[in-house]
Amino acid sequence: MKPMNPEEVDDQMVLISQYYPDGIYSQFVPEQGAAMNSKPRRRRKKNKGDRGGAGDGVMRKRKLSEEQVNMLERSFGSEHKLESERADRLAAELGLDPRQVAVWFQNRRARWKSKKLEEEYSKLKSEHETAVVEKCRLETELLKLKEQLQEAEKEIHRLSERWDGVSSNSPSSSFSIEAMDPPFLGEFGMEGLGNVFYVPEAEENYAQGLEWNTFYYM
DNA sequence: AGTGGGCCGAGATTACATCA
DNA sequence: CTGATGTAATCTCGGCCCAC
Repeated sequence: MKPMNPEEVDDQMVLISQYYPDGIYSQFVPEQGAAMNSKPRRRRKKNKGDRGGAGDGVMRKRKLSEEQVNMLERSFGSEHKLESERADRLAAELGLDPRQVAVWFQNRRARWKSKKLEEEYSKLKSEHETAVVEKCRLETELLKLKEQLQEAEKEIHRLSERWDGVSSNSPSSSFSIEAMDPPFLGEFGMEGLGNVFYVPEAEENYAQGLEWNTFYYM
């Protein structure tokens, strides 16, 4: 923001003093006529074509100067809340009405909150997008693992049939599960599955009890 | 305990300024 | 000139505190 030249300052003399009692704004050019002793909290009237102190001759100010805003910003930076003592002190330093300072802080808090909400929204949005990408990745991985699991299941079936065949033909056969090659479970890293899925305790039911896997398919 | 009044802050809105 | 945007000021409402 560039510094205002005198003409700009003049141009910004609008519509405040009429809402406050006389003599509040030491920096204002005194008004001529129209004593304004009424309470400030009244809906402002439209004053089109009445800017810059023309018309009724009332000099009004609206925009705060850069210096005033800077000081208010510094004060806001150190504390968002404004106790009345601080408002009075600031107002005296800035040549403003304490109510003006209070209003500025109110509006500033509103802007701050809205900005904060916007930032939080962006952050959540980006986190959501990251989570969606991760979900896709996990779903793909899950599909792959399911395929591997199905392969393992088929292999187990094959081996159990082979085992049944061998044991019925020759009960004293030296065939052992350890002799099977390759070790099919280890290949899929399934040693720890018992911690994740329910694995039936009874060894003899294991080959026939493979349905437990189907619980996993939803 | 209930009530009325004053004060304060948040949120919504209005009026005006400024700029593209 | 006009629409969009920013900001000072106002309005409304609810919560809190205090005196009665």
